[in-house]
Amino acid sequence: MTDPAAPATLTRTFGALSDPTRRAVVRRLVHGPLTVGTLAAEHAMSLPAFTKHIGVLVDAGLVARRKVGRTVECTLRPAALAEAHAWLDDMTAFWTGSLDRLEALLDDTQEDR
Amino acid sequence: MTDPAAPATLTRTFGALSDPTRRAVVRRLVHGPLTVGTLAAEHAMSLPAFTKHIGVLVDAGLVARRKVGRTVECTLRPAALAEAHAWLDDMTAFWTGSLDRLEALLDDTQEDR
DNA sequence: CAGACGCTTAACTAGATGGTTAAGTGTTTG
DNA sequence: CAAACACTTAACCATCTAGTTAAGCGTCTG
Repeated sequence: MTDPAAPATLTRTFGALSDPTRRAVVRRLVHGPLTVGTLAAEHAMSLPAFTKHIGVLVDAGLVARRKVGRTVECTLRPAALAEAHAWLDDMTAFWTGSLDRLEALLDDTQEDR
Repeated sequence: MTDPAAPATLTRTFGALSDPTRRAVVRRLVHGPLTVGTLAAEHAMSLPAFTKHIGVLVDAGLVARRKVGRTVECTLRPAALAEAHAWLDDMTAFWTGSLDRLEALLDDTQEDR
Protein backbone atom coordinates (compact mmCIF):
# COMPACT_ATOMS: atom_id res chain seq x y z
CA MET A 1 0.00 0.00 0.00
CA THR A 2 3.03 2.21 0.14
CA ASP A 3 3.30 2.51 -3.60
CA PRO A 4 1.09 1.07 -6.35
CA ALA A 5 4.10 -0.38 -8.12
CA ALA A 6 5.83 -2.64 -5.59
CA PRO A 7 7.40 -5.48 -7.61
CA ALA A 8 11.03 -5.75 -6.62
CA THR A 9 10.96 -2.77 -4.27
CA LEU A 10 12.01 -4.67 -1.16
CA THR A 11 14.87 -6.28 -3.04
CA ARG A 12 16.29 -2.89 -3.97
CA THR A 13 15.60 -1.35 -0.58
CA PHE A 14 17.33 -4.11 1.37
CA GLY A 15 20.09 -4.15 -1.24
CA ALA A 16 20.64 -0.43 -0.77
CA LEU A 17 20.78 -0.87 3.00
CA SER A 18 23.29 -3.72 2.79
CA ASP A 19 26.18 -1.25 2.54
CA PRO A 20 27.64 0.69 5.52
CA THR A 21 28.29 3.82 3.45
CA ARG A 22 24.68 3.93 2.30
CA ARG A 23 23.31 3.24 5.78
CA ALA A 24 25.48 6.08 7.08
CA VAL A 25 23.97 8.40 4.47
CA VAL A 26 20.44 7.38 5.45
CA ARG A 27 21.23 7.88 9.13
CA ARG A 28 22.72 11.27 8.36
CA LEU A 29 19.75 12.42 6.28
CA VAL A 30 17.30 11.66 9.05
CA HIS A 31 18.30 15.04 10.51
CA GLY A 32 17.34 16.79 7.28
CA PRO A 33 18.51 17.35 3.67
CA LEU A 34 22.21 17.75 2.88
CA THR A 35 24.23 18.30 -0.29
CA VAL A 36 26.16 15.51 -2.01
CA GLY A 37 29.41 17.32 -1.21
CA THR A 38 28.65 17.55 2.50
CA LEU A 39 27.74 13.89 2.68
CA ALA A 40 30.72 12.81 0.59
CA ALA A 41 33.17 14.68 2.83
CA GLU A 42 32.47 12.13 5.58
CA HIS A 43 33.50 9.12 3.51
CA ALA A 44 36.97 8.06 2.45
CA MET A 45 36.34 7.46 -1.24
CA SER A 46 36.34 9.32 -4.54
CA LEU A 47 33.43 11.57 -5.51
CA PRO A 48 32.37 9.32 -8.39
CA ALA A 49 32.23 6.31 -6.08
CA PHE A 50 30.10 8.26 -3.65
CA THR A 51 27.84 9.56 -6.42
CA LYS A 52 27.14 5.95 -7.34
CA HIS A 53 26.10 5.16 -3.78
CA ILE A 54 23.67 8.07 -3.90
CA GLY A 55 22.43 6.69 -7.21
CA VAL A 56 21.68 3.34 -5.60
CA LEU A 57 19.73 5.06 -2.82
CA VAL A 58 17.82 7.11 -5.39
CA ASP A 59 17.03 4.00 -7.47
CA ALA A 60 15.73 2.28 -4.35
CA GLY A 61 13.50 5.29 -3.68
CA LEU A 62 15.21 5.99 -0.37
CA VAL A 63 16.64 9.38 -1.36
CA ALA A 64 15.54 12.23 -3.64
CA ARG A 65 18.08 14.36 -5.51
CA ARG A 66 17.33 18.03 -6.26
CA LYS A 67 19.58 20.51 -7.94
CA VAL A 68 20.09 23.72 -5.97
CA GLY A 69 22.38 26.14 -7.78
CA ARG A 70 25.52 24.17 -8.49
CA THR A 71 25.05 21.85 -5.54
CA VAL A 72 22.74 18.85 -5.29
CA GLU A 73 20.52 18.46 -2.27
CA CYS A 74 19.63 14.97 -1.00
CA THR A 75 16.45 14.35 0.95
CA LEU A 76 15.39 11.15 2.67
CA ARG A 77 12.16 9.59 1.39
CA PRO A 78 10.45 7.72 4.23
CA ALA A 79 8.14 5.57 2.07
CA ALA A 80 10.62 2.89 0.97
CA LEU A 81 12.17 2.80 4.43
CA ALA A 82 8.72 2.33 5.93
CA GLU A 83 7.97 -0.53 3.57
CA ALA A 84 11.10 -2.44 4.60
CA HIS A 85 10.32 -1.67 8.21
CA ALA A 86 6.79 -3.03 7.79
CA TRP A 87 8.10 -6.27 6.28
CA LEU A 88 10.42 -6.87 9.24
CA ASP A 89 7.62 -5.82 11.53
CA ASP A 90 5.49 -8.65 10.17
CA MET A 91 8.32 -11.13 10.63
CA THR A 92 9.21 -10.09 14.15
CA ALA A 93 5.56 -9.74 15.18
CA PHE A 94 5.67 -13.47 15.76
CA TRP A 95 8.00 -13.12 18.71
CA THR A 96 6.60 -9.89 20.04
CA GLY A 97 3.16 -11.39 20.59
CA SER A 98 0.67 -10.29 17.95
CA LEU A 99 0.62 -13.63 16.19
CA ASP A 100 -2.88 -13.48 14.71
CA ARG A 101 -2.25 -10.37 12.62
CA LEU A 102 0.93 -12.02 11.35
CA GLU A 103 -0.77 -15.23 10.33
CA ALA A 104 -3.57 -13.38 8.59
CA LEU A 105 -1.08 -11.28 6.71
CA LEU A 106 1.11 -14.16 5.68
CA ASP A 107 -1.76 -16.28 4.47
CA ASP A 108 -3.02 -13.95 1.76
CA THR A 109 -0.04 -11.72 1.03
CA GLN A 110 2.31 -12.97 -1.67
CA GLU A 111 4.96 -10.23 -1.36
CA ASP A 112 7.01 -10.26 -4.59
CA ARG A 113 5.23 -12.23 -7.30
CA MET B 1 22.77 -5.35 22.53
CA THR B 2 21.44 -8.15 20.42
CA ASP B 3 24.76 -9.89 20.15
CA PRO B 4 28.16 -9.00 21.63
CA ALA B 5 29.88 -9.31 18.26
CA ALA B 6 28.08 -6.95 15.86
CA PRO B 7 30.68 -5.69 13.36
CA ALA B 8 29.26 -6.07 9.86
CA THR B 9 26.13 -7.84 11.00
CA LEU B 10 23.65 -5.38 9.51
CA THR B 11 25.46 -5.50 6.18
CA ARG B 12 25.04 -9.26 5.98
CA THR B 13 21.49 -9.23 7.33
CA PHE B 14 20.25 -6.65 4.84
CA GLY B 15 22.26 -8.38 2.13
CA ALA B 16 20.57 -11.67 2.92
CA LEU B 17 17.15 -10.02 2.81
CA SER B 18 17.83 -8.35 -0.53
CA ASP B 19 16.82 -11.52 -2.39
CA PRO B 20 13.22 -12.66 -2.96
CA THR B 21 14.06 -16.36 -2.56
CA ARG B 22 15.69 -15.72 0.81
CA ARG B 23 12.86 -13.48 1.99
CA ALA B 24 10.41 -16.21 1.02
CA VAL B 25 12.38 -18.70 3.13
CA VAL B 26 12.35 -16.38 6.12
CA ARG B 27 8.62 -15.78 5.71
CA ARG B 28 8.05 -19.51 5.48
CA LEU B 29 10.12 -20.32 8.56
CA VAL B 30 8.15 -17.93 10.71
CA HIS B 31 5.60 -20.71 11.04
CA GLY B 32 8.22 -23.10 12.37
CA PRO B 33 11.24 -25.21 11.32
CA LEU B 34 11.26 -27.01 7.96
CA THR B 35 13.74 -29.22 6.12
CA VAL B 36 15.90 -27.95 3.26
CA GLY B 37 14.07 -30.27 0.88
CA THR B 38 10.64 -28.98 1.84
CA LEU B 39 11.75 -25.38 1.44
CA ALA B 40 13.57 -26.07 -1.82
CA ALA B 41 10.51 -27.71 -3.38
CA GLU B 42 8.82 -24.30 -3.50
CA HIS B 43 11.53 -22.67 -5.59
CA ALA B 44 12.31 -23.18 -9.25
CA MET B 45 16.05 -23.73 -9.03
CA SER B 46 18.57 -26.53 -8.54
CA LEU B 47 19.23 -27.91 -5.08
CA PRO B 48 22.81 -26.60 -4.97
CA ALA B 49 21.58 -23.10 -5.81
CA PHE B 50 19.04 -23.31 -3.02
CA THR B 51 21.60 -24.72 -0.57
CA LYS B 52 23.69 -21.64 -1.22
CA HIS B 53 20.77 -19.37 -0.35
CA ILE B 54 20.37 -21.24 2.93
CA GLY B 55 24.10 -20.78 3.46
CA VAL B 56 23.76 -17.01 3.06
CA LEU B 57 20.93 -16.96 5.60
CA VAL B 58 23.01 -19.06 8.00
CA ASP B 59 26.05 -16.79 7.57
CA ALA B 60 23.86 -13.78 8.32
CA GLY B 61 22.66 -15.51 11.49
CA LEU B 62 19.07 -15.52 10.29
CA VAL B 63 18.72 -19.31 10.09
CA ALA B 64 20.16 -22.28 11.98
CA ARG B 65 20.83 -25.61 10.26
CA ARG B 66 20.54 -28.86 12.20
CA LYS B 67 20.97 -32.34 10.88
CA VAL B 68 18.07 -34.69 11.60
CA GLY B 69 18.63 -38.16 10.24
CA ARG B 70 19.41 -37.67 6.60
CA THR B 71 17.43 -34.43 6.36
CA VAL B 72 18.49 -30.95 7.48
CA GLU B 73 16.13 -28.87 9.56
CA CYS B 74 16.17 -25.06 9.23
CA THR B 75 15.05 -22.86 12.09
CA LEU B 76 14.59 -19.10 12.02
CA ARG B 77 16.78 -17.15 14.44
CA PRO B 78 14.99 -13.97 15.51
CA ALA B 79 18.03 -12.09 16.83
CA ALA B 80 19.52 -10.87 13.54
CA LEU B 81 16.07 -10.08 12.21
CA ALA B 82 15.35 -8.06 15.32
CA GLU B 83 18.58 -6.11 14.92
CA ALA B 84 17.69 -5.04 11.38
CA HIS B 85 14.22 -4.24 12.56
CA ALA B 86 15.59 -2.07 15.34
CA TRP B 87 17.80 -0.15 12.92
CA LEU B 88 14.85 0.69 10.68
CA ASP B 89 12.83 1.43 13.77
CA ASP B 90 15.32 4.11 14.72
CA MET B 91 15.22 5.60 11.24
CA THR B 92 11.46 5.63 10.92
CA ALA B 93 10.99 6.80 14.50
CA PHE B 94 11.62 10.28 13.15
CA TRP B 95 8.37 10.29 11.20
CA THR B 96 6.33 8.35 13.71
CA GLY B 97 6.83 10.90 16.43
CA SER B 98 9.39 9.78 19.01
CA LEU B 99 12.07 12.17 17.82
CA ASP B 100 13.98 12.61 21.08
CA ARG B 101 14.83 8.93 21.44
CA LEU B 102 16.01 8.94 17.83
CA GLU B 103 18.23 11.99 18.24
CA ALA B 104 19.78 10.63 21.40
CA LEU B 105 20.46 7.33 19.73
CA LEU B 106 21.96 8.83 16.62
CA ASP B 107 24.25 11.17 18.48
CA ASP B 108 26.24 8.57 20.36
CA THR B 109 25.72 5.41 18.37
CA GLN B 110 28.27 4.76 15.66
CA GLU B 111 26.72 1.60 14.15
CA ASP B 112 29.43 -0.08 12.06
CA ARG B 113 32.86 1.27 12.86
C1' DC C 1 25.33 -54.35 2.18
C1' DA C 2 23.99 -52.27 -2.29
C1' DG C 3 21.55 -48.78 -3.71
C1' DA C 4 18.33 -44.87 -3.22
C1' DC C 5 17.75 -40.60 -0.67
C1' DG C 6 18.92 -35.87 1.06
C1' DC C 7 21.83 -32.66 0.92
C1' DT C 8 26.55 -30.35 0.28
C1' DT C 9 30.89 -29.29 -2.13
C1' DA C 10 33.51 -28.31 -6.28
C1' DA C 11 34.25 -26.12 -10.51
C1' DC C 12 32.69 -23.13 -13.72
C1' DT C 13 30.09 -18.97 -16.01
C1' DA C 14 27.49 -14.58 -16.72
C1' DG C 15 26.33 -10.56 -14.80
C1' DA C 16 26.15 -7.23 -10.80
C1' DT C 17 28.79 -4.35 -7.43
C1' DG C 18 32.17 -1.18 -5.65
C1' DG C 19 36.05 1.00 -6.42
C1' DT C 20 39.42 3.70 -9.52
C1' DT C 21 40.96 7.86 -12.87
C1' DA C 22 39.85 10.95 -16.64
C1' DA C 23 36.74 13.72 -19.02
C1' DG C 24 32.25 16.35 -19.34
C1' DT C 25 28.33 19.54 -17.83
C1' DG C 26 26.25 23.18 -15.71
C1' DT C 27 26.76 27.21 -12.25
C1' DT C 28 28.91 30.77 -10.03
C1' DT C 29 32.48 34.26 -9.34
C1' DG C 30 36.75 37.36 -10.06
C1' DC D 1 34.12 35.58 -20.00
C1' DA D 2 37.67 32.60 -18.07
C1' DA D 3 38.45 29.91 -14.44
C1' DA D 4 37.07 27.52 -10.29
C1' DC D 5 33.46 24.75 -8.23
C1' DA D 6 30.14 20.86 -7.64
C1' DC D 7 28.92 17.14 -9.37
C1' DT D 8 28.04 13.38 -13.05
C1' DT D 9 29.27 10.23 -16.82
C1' DA D 10 32.40 7.09 -19.10
C1' DA D 11 35.61 3.52 -19.21
C1' DC D 12 37.86 0.28 -16.89
C1' DC D 13 39.13 -3.35 -13.26
C1' DA D 14 38.71 -6.72 -9.31
C1' DT D 15 35.66 -9.04 -6.62
C1' DC D 16 31.14 -10.91 -5.35
C1' DT D 17 26.67 -13.07 -6.57
C1' DA D 18 23.48 -16.35 -8.35
C1' DG D 19 22.91 -19.73 -11.19
C1' DT D 20 24.46 -24.18 -13.63
C1' DT D 21 26.12 -29.47 -13.80
C1' DA D 22 28.83 -33.17 -11.82
C1' DA D 23 30.63 -35.51 -8.07
C1' DG D 24 30.81 -36.68 -3.00
C1' DC D 25 29.18 -38.05 1.61
C1' DG D 26 26.41 -39.58 5.32
C1' DT D 27 21.81 -41.99 6.34
C1' DC D 28 18.26 -45.02 5.61
C1' DT D 29 16.01 -49.25 3.52
C1' DG D 30 15.03 -53.65 0.61
